[in-house]
Amino acid sequence: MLTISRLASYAGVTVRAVRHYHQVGLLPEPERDRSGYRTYNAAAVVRLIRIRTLADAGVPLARVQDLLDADEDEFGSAVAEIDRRLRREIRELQEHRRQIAKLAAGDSLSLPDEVVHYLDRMRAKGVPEALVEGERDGWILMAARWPEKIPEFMAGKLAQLEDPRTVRLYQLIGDLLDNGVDDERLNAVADLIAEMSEQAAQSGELDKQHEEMNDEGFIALIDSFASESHPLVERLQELMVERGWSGWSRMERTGVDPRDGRR
Amino acid sequence: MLTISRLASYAGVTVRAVRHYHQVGLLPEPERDRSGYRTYNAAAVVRLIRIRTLADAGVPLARVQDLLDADEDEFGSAVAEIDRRLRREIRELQEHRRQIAKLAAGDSLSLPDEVVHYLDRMRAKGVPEALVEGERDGWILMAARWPEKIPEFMAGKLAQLEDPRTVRLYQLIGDLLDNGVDDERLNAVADLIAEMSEQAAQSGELDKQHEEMNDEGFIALIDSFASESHPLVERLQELMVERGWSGWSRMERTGVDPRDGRR
DNA sequence: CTTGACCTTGACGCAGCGTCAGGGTTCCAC
DNA sequence: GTGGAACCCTGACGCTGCGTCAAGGTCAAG
Repeated sequence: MLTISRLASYAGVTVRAVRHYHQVGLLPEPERDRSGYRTYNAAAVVRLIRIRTLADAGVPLARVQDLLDADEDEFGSAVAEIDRRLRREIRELQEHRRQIAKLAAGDSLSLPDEVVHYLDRMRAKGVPEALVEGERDGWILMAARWPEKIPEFMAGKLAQLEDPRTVRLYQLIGDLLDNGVDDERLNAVADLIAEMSEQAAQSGELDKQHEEMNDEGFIALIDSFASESHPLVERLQELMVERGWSGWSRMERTGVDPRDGRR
Repeated sequence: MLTISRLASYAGVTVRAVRHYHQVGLLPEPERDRSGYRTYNAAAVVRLIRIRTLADAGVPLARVQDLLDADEDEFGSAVAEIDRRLRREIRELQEHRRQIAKLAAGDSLSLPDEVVHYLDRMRAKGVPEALVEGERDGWILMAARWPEKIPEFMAGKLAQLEDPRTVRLYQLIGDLLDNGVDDERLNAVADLIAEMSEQAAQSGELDKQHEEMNDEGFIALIDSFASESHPLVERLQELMVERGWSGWSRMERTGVDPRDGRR
């Protein structure tokens, strides 16, 4: 007769595991000796080894019982199902590996490739890092809301980056961030934004943006995100209102609904 | 300002997950409105998306915090470590797949290939299935105790199976199991076992067994397993004692230690 | 008689939430 | 203003397969 620890060691499992199998009814509770110790026989070893064999093959304990007394057909289909589960889990883990490999590559934390490329272009153009990070966070939000439109958005942004005024705008703002805010340069920035907005309105660009980014609440969220990020942005938004423009990530003439020209 | 469900839907997670992240300190608790509702801003969306990005890549929540504010080097080495873990888990699952594939093949439940082959040979020789199953369970135990010696054991058993008396012995026992026990045939079986044991002793086979299966307690366990499996085996063991033999899976002259010829 | 190695039951811990239960709140329609 | 639907809140258990104390009783050796 065996004690629980000898049983466990013959089967290559821990004592705790054996007691667990008792608890879940996988292994029947054996007789006890006069001091309450469990006493096992060889049949228990065989059963325990069978349990471990299945468990080691990835069979959930809840299914081990069924499998142990399944006929050949049931066993076969059960095994096939377990194999499907294992394959799925392997696929998921491999997908995880791909994901973290991308993360290791850098900025791509939560960002589609197009955005990463755009941010790299910004840096190449000499846009200050603080602004790039602001853009990045904004695009994390955009990509969460309109993942399928990101390539189109990015194409537009890349084109915009070819306009020297865009780069100058970023550099002016970066300068304000670094060297403190003064009204003169602030107004110059606001004028520049107004000029570019005007042009975007003329070209129909703003209308297109309104169509594509058709979620007032979400746009408001992003704009608030921008203004919360730095008081400078809040000041600029006020100056823009003076110039007849509201909004930030999607500019809009004050008091005028761009879709029909009326209030 | 966002409610928890809008925050969750922007980030593509469940409300419960958001609350969980609050609980484990991954996402700071935001302000509450006057009725106690949590009110989020866009920064929370960004943070939440970042958390999910890492979690989706298989990063344990407990490490997400560190990774979010790690510098490039730390991030790289952390990612490398996580990738190692993922690879290990994939390997383990693939090992599981191999295991259950073997299980699907049949008898191999907990048995080394050599034993499976031996059992197949037994069946081919016409040994009754009940006896084959008895052998199988016995060898499950043996393989657990002496996995490295199984090839050697099986070579011996295969050779033994070529002796026509061995096959006849199994068939006689099978006959007794099927048609009920009578003393005459029982004695014939015992005589046969005695004869073969005698020969094994002469050839030094028994001494070799004693060397290789050097664990009295374990042998006693297996023998008790045999005798518990059917009263017939118990009767036979008694008859063998009358003929000067004790044991079962490893025969031994009564009262004589085979290692030195003395008591 | 004392160790040290076993044995017993009971209960918490882990990872990442899902899923009630048992409430309050907000908002919209009638 | 009054339902009802759709939210929000906290608290707590459940799942998987044991690991790991805690607080005792038992057994074998020296």
